Amino acid sequence: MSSASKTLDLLTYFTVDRPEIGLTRLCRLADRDKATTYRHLQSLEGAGFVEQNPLTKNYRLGPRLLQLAQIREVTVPRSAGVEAPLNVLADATGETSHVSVLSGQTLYTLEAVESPRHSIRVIMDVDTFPLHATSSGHCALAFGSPALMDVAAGSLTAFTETTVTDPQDLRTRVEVTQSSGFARSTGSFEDDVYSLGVPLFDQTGLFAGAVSTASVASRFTPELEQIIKSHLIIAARAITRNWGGTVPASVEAAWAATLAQPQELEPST
Amino acid sequence: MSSASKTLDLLTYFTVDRPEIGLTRLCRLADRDKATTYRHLQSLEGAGFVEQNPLTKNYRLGPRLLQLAQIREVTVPRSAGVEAPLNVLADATGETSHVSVLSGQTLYTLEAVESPRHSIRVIMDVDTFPLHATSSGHCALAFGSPALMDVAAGSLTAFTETTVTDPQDLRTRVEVTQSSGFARSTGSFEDDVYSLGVPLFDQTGLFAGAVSTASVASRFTPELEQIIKSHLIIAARAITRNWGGTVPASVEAAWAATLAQPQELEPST
DNA sequence: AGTAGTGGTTCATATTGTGAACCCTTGTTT
DNA sequence: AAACAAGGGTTCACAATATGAACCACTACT
Repeated sequence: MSSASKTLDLLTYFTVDRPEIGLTRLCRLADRDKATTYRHLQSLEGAGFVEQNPLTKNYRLGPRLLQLAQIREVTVPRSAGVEAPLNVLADATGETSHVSVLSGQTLYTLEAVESPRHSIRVIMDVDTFPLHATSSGHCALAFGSPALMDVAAGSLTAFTETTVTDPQDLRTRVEVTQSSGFARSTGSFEDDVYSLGVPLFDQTGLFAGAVSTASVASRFTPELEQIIKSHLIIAARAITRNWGGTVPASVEAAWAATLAQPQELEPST
Repeated sequence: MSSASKTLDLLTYFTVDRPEIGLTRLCRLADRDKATTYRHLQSLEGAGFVEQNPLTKNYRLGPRLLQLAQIREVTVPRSAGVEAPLNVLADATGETSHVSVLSGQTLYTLEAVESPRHSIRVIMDVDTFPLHATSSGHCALAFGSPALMDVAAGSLTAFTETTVTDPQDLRTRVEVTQSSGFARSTGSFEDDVYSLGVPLFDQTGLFAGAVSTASVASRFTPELEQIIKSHLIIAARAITRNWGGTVPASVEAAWAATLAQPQELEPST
């Protein structure tokens, strides 16, 4: 491991719960020598990545990060971090995949890719997603601001025969999404389109969008569903990471629990 | 220079005007060997501080910065970066010094410190500053959003006999502040209180607040004014830096020009 | 006065970083 | 199509740099 990597690694120990760390404490956390850690901190401080609280002598993240983050934010569009994972998802599942972002109270399409594997496939031709009728929408309701539920409940347009139009029914389904980590739509927006989606998060730690797949209903077997789910998780982690966020532990746990379920049918060791 | 410092130094070459840099180009910019630079970039990429544009192979700032900046922002209050420079300012000038921050269309006191040097001194007992009558306010008008001028022009309360109450007069004075880099108030808010102020900027690159001194009028000699001005600049640079900003070149130039003026009376080489 | 905690420093040791020269790929010129 | 240039990435002998045990200085508590 290079010295530079070790130096940068020190920054991982600063979190919102532990914003200031003393030299000795950081040594223990990183399991490194004091002299080494001190020199590394000097380098970081010189570059403005950490600064020392003049009172406590503890170290904390420095102002330089604000500058660089600003440049990144202004400079790299959200879509840049979406393309690669979305292609992988479409490739691995063979299904049309897309990412939507929440802006205000609306979910907009950020990017969509179709897999060429099947000649019959779902074409994405919408650019905003109704919250109550799509898997991305359900992700927003389940993991976004509670205020979104009021917005959704206010316009329960029936797109198909299976569209959820009862507020209480919607609430129940959103609860399932919360506890499973996956949103599921079986023809509720367009007939014969089954969709699975998972939430995305950005650097604020809040819900920022969703990634989902849309399959033609006739192809949607339990086996495919398993494959899609596992690849949705991979995509969600990658995109969330690229947006400066981390997948909340509760969501990771929900995913793990959901994916473990089918295996329970097999005899365990 | 440590390897870690050299590695971190690479990040300085990324700006809003130059968001993506190729390996060879970065070598030329940093004047370093290609292999070295490549390894440094690998370290940075491993930590998420840079990422590679998969199409162009150019490097750009990475998502990790967003996370860390978020932690810094949530964790370190603005006031933390103000205390030390403000104490230095009060110490060096012997005058009451304070920092105000712009929130919406209002300037609030963030922190004030009195110098114990003189027994007669200005006590700061306000917590919002009228834009038209204080040096901090003039900084906001000169370097903040143009919309502030409309707000200010809408309530030109006369606090003293010298308070500017004519909109056109105010505009002229703000122009002087813009071109000199310094705001000056001679008893316009409180009688016998002369004040000098300079603008502060944050990571967005916009006006974020002001740092200023308040002197009793009888003490305010041209010599003191020079001393205050030079120390205001030092404080403004330090605070701006700590807020993740940089002093705009135009402001730096204005300061340099203003400070150079008295020397012009001396014969030049 | 003693103890245990902190941040910071030293110096011999050896791990690590370094850069000239290399390869490979792509796109352009002749 | 052959030659060329320019970019990213890699190699390996060499040397600079990082490392950590032991150290100092300071503070707070016993």
